[in-house]
Order: sequence, then structure tokens, then C-alpha cells
Amino acid sequence: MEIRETHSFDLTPGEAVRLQEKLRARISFSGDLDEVSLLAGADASYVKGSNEIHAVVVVLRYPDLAAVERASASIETSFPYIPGLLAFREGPALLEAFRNLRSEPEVIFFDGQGVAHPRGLGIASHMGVLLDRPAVGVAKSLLLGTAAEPGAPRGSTSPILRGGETIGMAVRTKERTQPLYVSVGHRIDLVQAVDLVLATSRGYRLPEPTRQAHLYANAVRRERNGKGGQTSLPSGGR
DNA sequence: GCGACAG
DNA sequence: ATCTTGTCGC
Repeated sequence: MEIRETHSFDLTPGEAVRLQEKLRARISFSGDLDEVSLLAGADASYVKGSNEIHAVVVVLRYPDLAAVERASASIETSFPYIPGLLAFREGPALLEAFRNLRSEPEVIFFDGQGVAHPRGLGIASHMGVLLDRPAVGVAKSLLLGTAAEPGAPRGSTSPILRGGETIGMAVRTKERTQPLYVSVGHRIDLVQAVDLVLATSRGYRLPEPTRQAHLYANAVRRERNGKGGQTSLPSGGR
């Protein structure tokens, strides 16, 4: 993918916060999506004792979810994990992975929050704005706000509230598992974002784009890491 | 001041 | 995120 815009990621936490406050104004909460034919999932994995970060993007065809393309990038990061500043840790690697991608997915799922963030600019919104592409935040836990437990059936939802405002939706993508927390990233509305997450969740808690990205990110880390990584193979399950 | 806190 | 084997439940 062509990345027309970027900025320095070599910032102090304070400078990063100011940049978030500035970029948040550019988020579009409305959807301009017609028919989705390609969607992507992005994720990153790390090597325990080092600063290595392996970022990947997996593109799937919609609605059959067949794999179309995978791209990755492995770099050194210096920014630590600070709640609220995740994009400054994973962003550089993710953008590099997108540069290595040839497909043009219409929507991208990110691991983490969209606007359900202290400054309204979680990693999904941040990347969405820089890539100027519809983006959805799919998080496994909450960073901001509260949400009642969604009903038991798959597809049940419950709003993520923050001072009376709905900033996202808790979504039950699979029965008897913890809900996912979906929020608008960029150029999409919450209803469509939730619809897409549910439409791409097939038998697992994580929607396929995110799940495939997770698996690929771990695979990339392992092959680029002959020793320090995990040696056992997934035990499987069917 | 204290606790919470995406990945 | 990462470290880890078996184990309980669907």
C-alpha cells in the first residue's frame, strides 16, 4: 500500500500525547464503504527480552474470507508499552508492513482501540488516519469506559459508555467467551464496524482478519527467531 | 494522592 | 505482548 502520510514516531510520551490530540480532529465517524471485497487484519508480536517487533498484515477476500495476501516487517522499537500510547510502539512496524503490501483492502481491523481511547485516538484511529483508510478497533479488553456484559447469544452487544456517550460496543462474537470491544477507527460508523466484526467471526472469539494476523505474526516471529521463541507446535483442535 | 491501564 | 502443560468444558 502506498503511504502518503506519516510523521516522526521518535517522540517523548508528552509529545506523543500532543500529537494524538491534534490528529483526533481528523477522524471520520461516517462510513463511505460500499461493498467490501477485501479486508485486512493487522497485528504485532514481540520477542521477550529484546526490542524486536514483528508486524503483519493479512488480507482476506470478503465474504468467503479466503486468504489473499500477507505482508510483514520486523524492526527494532525503542518506545515502551504505555497504556494509551500503543501506536507509538507498534505504529512504525505496522506502517512498514503496509508498505510491503500490494493489495488495497477496503477496511482494516486493528488489535486495540479506535476512538474508545483517553484522547479519542487509539491505534486503529491513528493508523486509519495515516493510511487514509477505513479502520476498526477490535480489542480484547477495555482501556476506557464501561460496558455491561452482553447477552449470552452470539451477536449480543452492549454499549461502551463514557459519561453518557457511546464510544464503542462490547460484542459477543462467540458464546461462552469474553466479549470483544469494538470501536470506530476511521471512515466507518459503529454499526457497520460491529456488523463487519460479526460477519467475519466464524467459530472463534476473534474475527478472522484479526485471528489470521495473530497467527501469522507469531509464525513470523518464530521463523525470524531460531532460538528464543517457542518450540512446540500448536496442539490443534477440530 | 491513589488506582486503572489496549498490546 | 510474553512465559508454559495439562486440563476441564463444550
